Amino acid sequence: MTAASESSAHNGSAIPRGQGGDALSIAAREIFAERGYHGASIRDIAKRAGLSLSALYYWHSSKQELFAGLLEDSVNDYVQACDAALRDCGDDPAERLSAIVRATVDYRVRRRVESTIAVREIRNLEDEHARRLGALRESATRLFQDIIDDGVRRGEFRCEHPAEARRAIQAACNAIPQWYDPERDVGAAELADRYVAIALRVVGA
Amino acid sequence: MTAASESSAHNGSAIPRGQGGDALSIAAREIFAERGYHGASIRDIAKRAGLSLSALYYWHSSKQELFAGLLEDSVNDYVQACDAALRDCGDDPAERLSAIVRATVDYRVRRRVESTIAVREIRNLEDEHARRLGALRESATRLFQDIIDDGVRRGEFRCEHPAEARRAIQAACNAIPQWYDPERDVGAAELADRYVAIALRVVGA
Amino acid sequence: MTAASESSAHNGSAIPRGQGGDALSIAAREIFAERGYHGASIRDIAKRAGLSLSALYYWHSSKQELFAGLLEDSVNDYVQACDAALRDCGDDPAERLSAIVRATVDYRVRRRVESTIAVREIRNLEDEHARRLGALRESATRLFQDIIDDGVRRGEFRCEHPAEARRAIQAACNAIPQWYDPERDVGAAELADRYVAIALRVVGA
Amino acid sequence: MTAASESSAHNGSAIPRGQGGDALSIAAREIFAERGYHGASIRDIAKRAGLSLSALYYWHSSKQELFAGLLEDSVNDYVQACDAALRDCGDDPAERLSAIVRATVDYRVRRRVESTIAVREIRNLEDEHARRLGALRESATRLFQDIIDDGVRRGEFRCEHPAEARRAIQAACNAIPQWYDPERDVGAAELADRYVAIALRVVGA
DNA sequence: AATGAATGAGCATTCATTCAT
DNA sequence: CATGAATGAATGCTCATTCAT
Repeated sequence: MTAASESSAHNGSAIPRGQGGDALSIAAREIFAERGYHGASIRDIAKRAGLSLSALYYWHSSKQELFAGLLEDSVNDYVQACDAALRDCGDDPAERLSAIVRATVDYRVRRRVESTIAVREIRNLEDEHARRLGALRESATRLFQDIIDDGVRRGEFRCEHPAEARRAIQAACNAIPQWYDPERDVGAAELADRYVAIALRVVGA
Repeated sequence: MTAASESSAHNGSAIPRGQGGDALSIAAREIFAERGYHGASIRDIAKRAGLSLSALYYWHSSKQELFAGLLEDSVNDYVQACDAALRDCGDDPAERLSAIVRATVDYRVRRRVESTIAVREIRNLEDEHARRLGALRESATRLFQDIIDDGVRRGEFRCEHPAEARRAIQAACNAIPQWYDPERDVGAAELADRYVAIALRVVGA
Repeated sequence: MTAASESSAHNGSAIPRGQGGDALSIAAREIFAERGYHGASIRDIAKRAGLSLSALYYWHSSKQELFAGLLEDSVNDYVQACDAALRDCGDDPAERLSAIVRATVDYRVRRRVESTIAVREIRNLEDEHARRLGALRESATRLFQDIIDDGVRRGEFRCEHPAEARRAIQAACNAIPQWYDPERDVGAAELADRYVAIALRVVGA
Repeated sequence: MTAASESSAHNGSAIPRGQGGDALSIAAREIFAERGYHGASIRDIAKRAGLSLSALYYWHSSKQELFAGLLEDSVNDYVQACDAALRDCGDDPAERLSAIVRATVDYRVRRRVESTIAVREIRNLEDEHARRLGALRESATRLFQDIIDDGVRRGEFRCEHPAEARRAIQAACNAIPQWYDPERDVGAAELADRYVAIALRVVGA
C-alpha cells in the first residue's frame, strides 16, 4: 500500500514471492479447500501461516484478492498444462483427447488442494475476478469441445451429443479431488490411463 | 439468483398464519443453494420467507438443523426414487443401469435446487447428521456399484475398472444442476436418454 | 387480562391458586433460586411447570410481576413469622432476641429456596415493587434493632455498637441457605439453638 | 449506581491507545458488581470503558473469562492479604483471629466493588474456573476454621460449635459491601475493631 | 384456562478491515 | 516487513412479550 507495494509483491501474479507470502498462499490454499470461501476466516489463514493478521494485509489487499489470486494462478497453470500437452501431439482427435484428459487428471491429482477450490468455489468470485476466471474456464472448456467436435466431424468419434459427452468427461475428471487419496488409490499415471479409456468410450472412439 | 429468486415466497402477500414452516423451508432451500451453507445467513432466509428471524427459530432449532433437515429430505427422496425405479425393472444389468441413471438425471433436473445443495454442501454437516447422511449416500453409491459389478460378472459389461466407471457416471449426473437451465436446455426425459447412452458406453455394455 | 382476571387469580396475593398457578410458582421459585433473576428464563420456568409460555402469561402479567410476587409473599411470610414469634413472648430482651432469631433461622431452613431469592435477588426489583419490599425488609430490620436497643438501654445487653451487632446477627442467619443441606446438617431446631447462642453472645447478653 | 458510576473510565477524554485492557477491567468490575453476571451486558461494559465491543474481545476471549479473571484476581488478593496478616503475628488464637478478621474487613471495605462480585456471583463461574476458585475460597475458610479450632483446643475459646461460629463471623464480614457507604459510615480501621470484638465474642474468647 | 405462532430487541461472539508505529 | 490495538457491521441465537384462536 505504501512504498513497499512498488516492489515485486503486487505486480500481476497475485501470489507474491518471499517467505511470508509463500506461507500465506499455502495456508490460504489449505483453509479455503477445507472450509470453502465463506467458511474460511483470514484470521485462521494468518495463524496457520504463522503470521499476524496485519502481515496478511501487507501481502494481499483483501480476502477476496487473496482468494482470487489463488484461483487465477491455479486455473492459469491448468490451462497452460493443457496447452502444453496439446502442443506436443499431432492432430489426431483421439490422441488429442487422450492428451487433454491425461493433463487434466494429472493436474487434479497433483494439485488436489487448488483443484478442490477451483472446482467448487468459483461462484464466490466477485465482479472483475469472476469475469476473468469465467473466460479462462471457458477457454479450457473450448479446448475439450473443439477436439470432440473435430473427432465427430472426421468420423473418428461416434457421438450424437458432443456437448453432453464433453460435460460428462469434464465432470468425471473434476470430481477426482473429492475422493482421491494418494495414499490409498492408484498413482496419477495409472489413473490418467483409466480416465482416458473412459473418455474415449464416451465419445465413441 | 435467476429463476429461483422469482419463485420465492416473499411476493407481496403475507404468509398465512400457521404456514410459516413451509415458507421457511422453501426460502432456505433457495438461499443455501445460491450461496452455500456458510454464505447463507439465517436473517436472509427469514427475510425471503417473509417472516421474522425469531419465527425461523420457532420452526427450526438451529441453522444446522434447518440445513440438515433439507439435505436429509432430499437425499431420502433421491434414494427412494432410485429404489422405486429399480423395483420396476427386471434383473438385466443394462436395464437396471438405465433405470438408475434415468432416475438420477430426472431427480437432478426436477429438483435442481436441492440437488445443488446435496451435491456440494454435504461437508458442512456436523456429527450425527454427517454420519446419517454419509450412510444414505453410500447406499446410493452401492446401488450403482452393484449393478455395474453384476454386469461385469455376467459378461454383459466390458469394463476393467468398475469403480472408476461408477464414479464417472455419478459425477456426470451430479454435475447436471451446475449447468442445466430448464428454459434453454432439453427436457428431463431427453437428457436422461443421453446420459443413459453415455453410462452404457462407460461400462462397455 | 380479560374477564378471567376478575376471578381469584390476580387479587393482591401475586401467587394465584389453582393447579397451573401453583405449578408455576413452584417452578419459578426453584429456577430463580438456581440461576438468579437475569439468569432465569420464563421459558424454562413454564417448561418446568409443565405448561406453555402463554399459560404463564395468563397467570402473571410479566416476568417482573411473577418475580416480585414470589419475593413479596416470601418476605410477608417471614415478617408474619417474626411478628407471631414476638407476640408469644414477654418483654425480656434476651427472650425476644431468642425468639426472633429462632423464627429467622427456622424460616431460612424451612423455606430455603425462597430465602435464597429473597436474600440475594432483591436488587432486581423495579420501582414500585422495590419500594414496597424495601419497606417490608426495613420493618424486619427494625424488629431486630428495637430489641437490641431495648436490651442495651435496660443494661441487659452489653454492646457498644448495636447496629453492627444487628447486622452481624442478620447476616449470619441470612447466609444459612447458602450452605445448609437438610440431608447432611442438623435440624432446624438445633440450628436455631446454636444461632440463638451466637446472637446472645454478639449482643453481650 | 451511585459512587461507582462516577469513577467510570468513560469521562470525556478518550482512552489512550494501548491502555484499553485496564479501562475494560475497571468497567467490568463496576458493571458486574452493579448488575450481576447475567444482568451485565458486555456492550455496556465496553461502552463504559469507552471502547468498542470488538476491543473487549481483543483483550478478553469471552465474557466468562473476563468475569473469571476479575474474580480470580480478587480472591487471590484477599487470600494473600490474609496470609500476610497471619504471618505478622504470633500463635495466640485470639491474636490470630483478630488479625484475619481485620484483614477481611479491611479488604471488604477497601475493595468493595470486587468484594460484591466475589461474595455474590461465584455461582456463575463455569467448570475449570469454578473448581479453581472453589479451592481458593475453601483455603480462606480453612484459615478461619484452623484458628478457631486451635483456640478451642487450647481452652482459650469457649465455643461449642466452632463451624457455626466460623460461618457467622465470615457471613458478617462478607455482608459489609452490601451496606457499607464510605461517605456515611465509619472508616475501615474502626469498623475492623468492631468486627474483631464481635468475632471474639462469637468464639467466646 | 390454555395454546401455537409470531415478533422486535437484545445477547455474546466473529468477521474483514484499518490505523499508528 | 511486520505488529498490536482498535473498529463497525454482521453472525447465530435467546429473550420477554403479544396475538389470534
